[in-house]
Amino acid sequence: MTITTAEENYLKAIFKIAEKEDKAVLTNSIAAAMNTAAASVTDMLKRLAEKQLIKYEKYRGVELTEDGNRLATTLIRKHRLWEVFLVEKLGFAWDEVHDLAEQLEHVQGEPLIDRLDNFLGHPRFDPHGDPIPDAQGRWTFRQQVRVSLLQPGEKGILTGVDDHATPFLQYLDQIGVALGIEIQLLDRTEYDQSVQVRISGKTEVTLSEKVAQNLLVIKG
Amino acid sequence: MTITTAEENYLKAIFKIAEKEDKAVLTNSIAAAMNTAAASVTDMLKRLAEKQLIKYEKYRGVELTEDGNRLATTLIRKHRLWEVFLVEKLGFAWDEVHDLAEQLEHVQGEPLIDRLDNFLGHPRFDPHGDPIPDAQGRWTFRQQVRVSLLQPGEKGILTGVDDHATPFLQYLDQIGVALGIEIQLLDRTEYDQSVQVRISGKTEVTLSEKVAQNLLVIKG
DNA sequence: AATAATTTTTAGATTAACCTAAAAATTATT
DNA sequence: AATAATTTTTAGGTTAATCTAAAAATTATT
Repeated sequence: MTITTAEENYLKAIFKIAEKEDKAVLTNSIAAAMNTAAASVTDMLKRLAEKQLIKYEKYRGVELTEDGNRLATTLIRKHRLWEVFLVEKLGFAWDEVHDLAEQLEHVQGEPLIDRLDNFLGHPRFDPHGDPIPDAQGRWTFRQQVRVSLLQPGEKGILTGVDDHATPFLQYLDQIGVALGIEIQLLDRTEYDQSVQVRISGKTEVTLSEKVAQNLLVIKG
Repeated sequence: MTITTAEENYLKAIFKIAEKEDKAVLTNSIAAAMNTAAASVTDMLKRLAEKQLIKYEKYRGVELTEDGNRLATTLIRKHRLWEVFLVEKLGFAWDEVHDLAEQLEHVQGEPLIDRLDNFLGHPRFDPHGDPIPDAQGRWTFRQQVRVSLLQPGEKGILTGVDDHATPFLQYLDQIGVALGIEIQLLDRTEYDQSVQVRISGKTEVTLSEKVAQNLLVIKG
């Protein structure tokens, strides 16, 4: 059985939606995530159900089967490994790699991804701090907290960002925020929930609530 | 204007056929090269002509336009750079990389290929000794001769192989023949045109005419 | 509970890339 | 030159992946 690029993309979208919400994944959520008409999604869901990659009940939404889950996990593994390659080896910035990885993840061949993983030194996180499942599909979990939830005085090491959009990442570059730096919360303004933080023990900046919610740190 | 993967593959096939024969490239040659029905080729030729990538005259064959030539050259550049990456960086054998490169060559993004080229140190030849056009589409030419045409006593450095098929390449591995080694022609058997050669100044082996024709050396 | 609003599916089309079979054009052979 | 053989094109279909518009099912609201 062959799985097409389009099918892979649907599986990945379903996986990612299911990750957030724990109910069945609805047609419209998928349509929104994929920028397609709901009718196209219904079409595809039938095909994926046919191939036993999802459990699909009309009007009730879908769930990945074990096979579907495995495929989606592998796809995410490939995507994130390619992102590491693009940043670490080719020198791309972290806001430039998404679209390329989106293409590279569909290149077929087990040995390729295993060798790439090896070449990169089995990285466990991608350039945005997202975990990379290993060859057996196992995830590495970390105890991360949003900067927006720190108490004044508390600090942590930046280990992830929730928003991967270019403008956000470039803004972080501009204010000197990158993975691995220390962020200490100095104060919170009650009115708009913006926070004052100290970066790397040096610069002090104010972050809007929206920005602070998108920064993930490991406390301590 | 978007160029699809299928279109790219046709352009590449046309380029490669035109390289060998200097007449117009005929529908059936393309069909043979691509393993498709002649009717499918005609279909595609119309589309490529529409997009000004080929000059097409019914029943008369085709020729690449400047745009078509540029696209085909870039595709070959991408293919061969990826092959270098797979062999040099990921440790694949030279007979394992074709299919992967065939997929990787279709990943879109100028910066990607330029950075890859840079990462690899601007290689001018791929793992089979084929030249890699530079970013401006310029080729490196070499004065190569087939081992089958050497005179007894003459020697050369192996710089290329004409057949890229796995069985041939694995046979070469087995008898210790790799790019860069020295090959000296000792004797030729008139009956079947097989040749006795000395490899790296050490081993002596007999090569069939077919094998000798597929080995390219620079004399001296 | 009936009706309104929303979501999802079905119906019917479109496009790219393929196919087979038949027709047309070109090339080779008597 | 006429006919035979070959090559190429046209005609008509198929499949995956998309679409819009209409119908059906579900959910929310009076």
